[in-house]
Amino acid sequence: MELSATGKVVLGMLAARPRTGYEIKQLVDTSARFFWAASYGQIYPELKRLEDAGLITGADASQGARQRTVYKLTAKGKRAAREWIEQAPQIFELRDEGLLELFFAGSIEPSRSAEIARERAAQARSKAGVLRALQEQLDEKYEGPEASPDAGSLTVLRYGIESSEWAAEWFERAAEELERETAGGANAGAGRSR
Amino acid sequence: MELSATGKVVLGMLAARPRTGYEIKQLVDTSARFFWAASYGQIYPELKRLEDAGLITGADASQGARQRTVYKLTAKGKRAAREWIEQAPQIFELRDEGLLELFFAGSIEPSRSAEIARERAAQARSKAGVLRALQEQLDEKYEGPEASPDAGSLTVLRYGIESSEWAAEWFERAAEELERETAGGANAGAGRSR
DNA sequence: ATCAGCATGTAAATGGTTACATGATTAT
DNA sequence: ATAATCATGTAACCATTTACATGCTGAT
Repeated sequence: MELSATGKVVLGMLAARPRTGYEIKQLVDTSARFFWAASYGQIYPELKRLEDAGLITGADASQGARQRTVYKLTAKGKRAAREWIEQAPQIFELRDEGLLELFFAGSIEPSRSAEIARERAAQARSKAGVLRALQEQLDEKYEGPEASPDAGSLTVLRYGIESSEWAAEWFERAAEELERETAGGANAGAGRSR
Repeated sequence: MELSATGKVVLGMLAARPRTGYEIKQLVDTSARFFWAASYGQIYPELKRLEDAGLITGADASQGARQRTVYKLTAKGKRAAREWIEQAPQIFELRDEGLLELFFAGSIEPSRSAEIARERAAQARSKAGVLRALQEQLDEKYEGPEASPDAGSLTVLRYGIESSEWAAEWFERAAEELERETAGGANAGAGRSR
């Protein structure tokens, strides 16, 4: 049984407790969206596939006439989740259009490189802000003795915040350097042509 | 004329100088692959599309019987590239299966969280190594007065190296913290159930 | 002669987003 | 009454990967 990436997300979300497809989508949007996204068009079909494969079961939990299905892991599903976590020879892909832009700026419009770096810095800072707000929200919510989110997901959130802050500072410095190079008329750094 | 992400990569690669589809693929693999990937199945059809749209032109450059087409930007293509660089209200998506794993580890197999963080650290370190090797290669290649790669792409490479190194250290520290929490029998940190 | 690397492409499958369609319930 | 939110789903489209198919050229 090969688990797709979306399958992993769904299984992972159900590992903490049973949920509806709608709840999974909300959770992805409010907690995993900075490193993973998923749309309804993926989640609902995936729930069906996982149920057919016997990894989850759905129970009707309609409220009056409003249809509602709550899914939970089966024993087989729990095993599948544990297997995923145990092996995981993860190949990981990064796709970042901002870096793409900076990468090519030099050969398309060199004078804008610094500006683009500065935009990246602003973006990283705003991302850090959003994530910090999210963290504060969680802190408030789980102040008491209630079960808080697990250590792993809090770690990921902290990583998001701190790496964004680091990136903001880095790009700010890079922008300054690029500015000096571009402003300095001729070749400030290594031999540049054009 | 909406430029697809692959279209941007191709246009960007041709902005520096004319190239064949094969060369574009090699370049993507050796320079952009840590933040953007592209396969032949995307590149060749995209070259056709861009030519049909009048942004690039291909000239036959066969070597004997070996078919070969070198593409370059047209005036319109240069304009399109500049426009892309100028506006760019980039939405950027990150997809990182490693973070996904760590995120869910707590509710699936809490005892493995630290280990996963350690794996992430090792991975980041190895990525930094690969990129550093790439940078040294570039340094050697462009020691003389020849035109070196532009400042933007070098900046991106440095970002790749330094952010990977930062991430390696971060995850190493996170692993230690997670270890302490898990090892400490009961609730070391905030109220955890289960 | 053989193999690595250059070079171009296509087909099928998979993965993912967007937009649409539908309707119930709850808060204002 | 009306709007926001809960809830489920599908269809069309776009993006991407993988595997295949073909053949030349240059080095050993």
